[in-house]
Amino acid sequence: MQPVNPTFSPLYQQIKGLLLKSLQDGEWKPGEPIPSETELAVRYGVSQGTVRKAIDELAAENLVDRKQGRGTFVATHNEAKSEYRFLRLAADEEPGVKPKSTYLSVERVRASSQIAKLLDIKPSDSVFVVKRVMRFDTVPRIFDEIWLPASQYKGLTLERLQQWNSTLYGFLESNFNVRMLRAKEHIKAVSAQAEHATILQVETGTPLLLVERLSMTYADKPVELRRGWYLTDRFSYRNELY
Amino acid sequence: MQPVNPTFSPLYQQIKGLLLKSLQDGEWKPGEPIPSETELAVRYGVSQGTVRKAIDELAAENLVDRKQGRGTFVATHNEAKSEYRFLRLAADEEPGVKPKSTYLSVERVRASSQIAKLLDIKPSDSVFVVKRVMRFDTVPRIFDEIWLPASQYKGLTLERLQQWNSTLYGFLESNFNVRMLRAKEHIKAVSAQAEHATILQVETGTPLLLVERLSMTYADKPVELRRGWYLTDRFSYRNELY
DNA sequence: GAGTGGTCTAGACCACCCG
DNA sequence: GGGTGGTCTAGACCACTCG
Repeated sequence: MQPVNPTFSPLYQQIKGLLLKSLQDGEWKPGEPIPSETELAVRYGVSQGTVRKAIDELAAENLVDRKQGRGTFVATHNEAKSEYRFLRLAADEEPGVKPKSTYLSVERVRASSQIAKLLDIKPSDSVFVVKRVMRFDTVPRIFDEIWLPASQYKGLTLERLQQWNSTLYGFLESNFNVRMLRAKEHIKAVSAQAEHATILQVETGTPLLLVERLSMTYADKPVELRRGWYLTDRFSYRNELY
Repeated sequence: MQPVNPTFSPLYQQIKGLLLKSLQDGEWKPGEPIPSETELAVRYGVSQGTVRKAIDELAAENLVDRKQGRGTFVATHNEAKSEYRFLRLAADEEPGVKPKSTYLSVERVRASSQIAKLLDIKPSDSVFVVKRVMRFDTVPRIFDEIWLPASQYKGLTLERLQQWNSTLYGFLESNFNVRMLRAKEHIKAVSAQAEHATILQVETGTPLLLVERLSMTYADKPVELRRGWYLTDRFSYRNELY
């Protein structure tokens, strides 16, 4: 038998799409609860089990956070649980040590063709370039250079960043309504150049991890590019394979 | 209300446990189908939906492979789909290039205290040390040093490895009935020492990615430790964050 | 056509959280 | 106690694969 309907799409996927749209449109804000499963089932005219399966997938992608007995909440970078969700560097001995960020500068420049291509913007578009250092136990271990398309972050300044006392993604979420949902990283080993050696307080030529990250929001739209130079003596980048 | 049953465990989790046991005991072999959902439902005296949820989790962990219309199969490293499941190095330009392994040596030695600790064996136990090179488009890019607890890989020799023409994990699965299910990696940047520089055909001091991997089988039992030195000019280690 | 996994429903009940 | 998510069931039907 040939498939009866070659463009078949399960109901729960369509519901997931509707939920995604509401999330993207800001109908429910980060940290807030979304309507209950029974309520959504009525709204969309499907059974509760179907809504449930749609939410299951959103929860698996960390877009939403289920709490038994309380409800389902829009995921946010502004809570302890997901504070360092995207940070993979940890101490070999005491993996608990948490970093502190210091913002060095914010510049507004035109995107290079390379950066523009990755961020899917025009080379003539301007971007903010943020530089910062992350220290673990007062030792500088990460130097980040972060490109943010200016059009989405109007009014970003060094002062505002310096006043913020939580994570960058929490800042961007609260101030510019941009939520980082997933990211791709490309990792290489490089030798420390003069600038990075100075900031990380090591000799020129010290091997560093170069982590290039492209972060995306809804619909896989890229909204941040960053290059991070990691000092990996006594620390390492963690990953799990399945 | 206090919880009625403080050690509550869902039925489907218990079913999952039973399925895991059957997998571990080899009741169903890699590549073979497990019984159908309805059959398992009868066997365990639960509904098909409950079996389904258990299998859902096994599938999410890549222990099992669902194929609509055909059945559910025990995952294997010996098929194209999961051939390079654990390999994260890819070319920046043409990510499709696949590697070829050359085995250099197999030695049987006593585990150092450090290696023993990671593999959860006694320092007096012996381990095989396998060395190999992986080439992408004839260029050597990875040098691996692999420790395997001898007790689980009796009869491993260089010749047998050299005759095998697929992946190492496929070899270990087929010949020693050891299946790698998940692994943890710790990644650092280091300078190439003389041995690694020679093998990878670069200058001493070239920055390399050092990837330390601990692989586990059922019940999270460690069954392989490896250190890989990766050459990352024009290639990079890929990762996705959620 | 028979068998398998995949979807959808309706309803019951449980565990958990909060006021 | 009332609401939320989590579990479990039974049954119907759909999409896919294979002989």
